[in-house]
Amino acid sequence: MKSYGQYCSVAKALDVVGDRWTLLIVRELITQGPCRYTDLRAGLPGIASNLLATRLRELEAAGLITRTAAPPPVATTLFELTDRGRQLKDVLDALGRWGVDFMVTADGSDAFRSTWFTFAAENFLSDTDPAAPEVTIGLDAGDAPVHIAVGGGRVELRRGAAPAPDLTLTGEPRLIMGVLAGKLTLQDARSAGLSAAGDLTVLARVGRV
Amino acid sequence: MKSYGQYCSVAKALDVVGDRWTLLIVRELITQGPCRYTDLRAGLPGIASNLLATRLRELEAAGLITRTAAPPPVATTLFELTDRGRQLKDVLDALGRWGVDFMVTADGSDAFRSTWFTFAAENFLSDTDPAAPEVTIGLDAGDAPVHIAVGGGRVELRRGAAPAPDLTLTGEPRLIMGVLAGKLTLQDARSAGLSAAGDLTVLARVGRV
DNA sequence: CGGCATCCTCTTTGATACTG
DNA sequence: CAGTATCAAAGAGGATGCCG
Repeated sequence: MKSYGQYCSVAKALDVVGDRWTLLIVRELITQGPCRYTDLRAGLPGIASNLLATRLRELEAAGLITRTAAPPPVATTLFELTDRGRQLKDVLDALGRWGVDFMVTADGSDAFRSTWFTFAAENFLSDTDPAAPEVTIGLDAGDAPVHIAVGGGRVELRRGAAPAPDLTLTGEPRLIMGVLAGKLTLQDARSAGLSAAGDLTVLARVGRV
Repeated sequence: MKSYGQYCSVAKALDVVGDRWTLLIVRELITQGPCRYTDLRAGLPGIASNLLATRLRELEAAGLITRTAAPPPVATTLFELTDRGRQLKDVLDALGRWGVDFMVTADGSDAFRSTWFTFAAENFLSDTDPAAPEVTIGLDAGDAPVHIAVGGGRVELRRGAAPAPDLTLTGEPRLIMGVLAGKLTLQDARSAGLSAAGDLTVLARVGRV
């Protein structure tokens, strides 16, 4: 990217991460951990292959990611965030919180990966009863399952199916999002195709920030 | 901007503010308040005029700014952030904090406006003695003067010269930044051309976050 | 003067195909 | 698997002109 040429910390930050796709690559590496090239492509539907290669080179040159040749049996290149790269989580959190409103009103034509719930869920949900025992809500939106762990005042999205979820929401991403965001009643979501199995009262445990 | 087409709050946010120059326009409106077209151009050196006009239209369509015809004697169009637009301050804060490191190492060829110190100063300085009386540090980097007000646990950058600054730093932006960031000793900065007039002990009042 | 629109060039991105 | 190569399309940058 051409530098803005401005002595301003915001402009300097955007000089490095303001390019198209760059912050979404960081999003993948933050939510997924070290990734292969192929993993990144899968998590970034729409990106052109040459552009991904270019961005990875730029991110490496900027010191935000490292490229390591994993030993057998993996035998592949792994892209991983440096500490400096991981510090961008605060930026993604801020963007994720600001962007939540757009998710509720989005139409159904978007691509979806379950890990993308991370920045929405962790930034606008909160544990309304930190002293109560931890509860988990399993989410299944057709993609790989994830679950939300709520407890100790923290809300965290984790990969994989919950071992013993208190509640499981199955259905389209928009319905799950609508219910979690409190923009959709459970009734409405159910009649639109969402299925909710388990203890429905745990929904009250996650309040909007 | 072409939408990423991803059902992710980060991607949705970037669909709206991910375009080149967009967040810097928001920066100007946050640090300066309502601006005329000409004010924006002055605060965004390097932007093409047609591009600014395009971005302003997009921001208005997205509901982040409003355009109001100011009555005489001003008799001009004023661009102003909506609440939704102002909520982007958190994003700019996060970017500003992340980008501070780049300012210390930047070369001297960048454009500079004193209000650009805002996101650097407010995000990496802190009031180390909240109970002590407020102190102000005047900054004069050749541009319009600004001053940092430190007190009550808060650090704020304000426009204009301080009425009675406890300390005044005059010199190149990088020298002022280096001293505030603690990356440059006052001696080194002075021999590089910085002048510091007043009570030097107030520098200890602003610690790095 | 303030707020653009036009025209032109150059760079970046996108889509797809191909390769060690 | 991890990229290049190629080419078309879109966007950005810069100069200038227009109109109240």
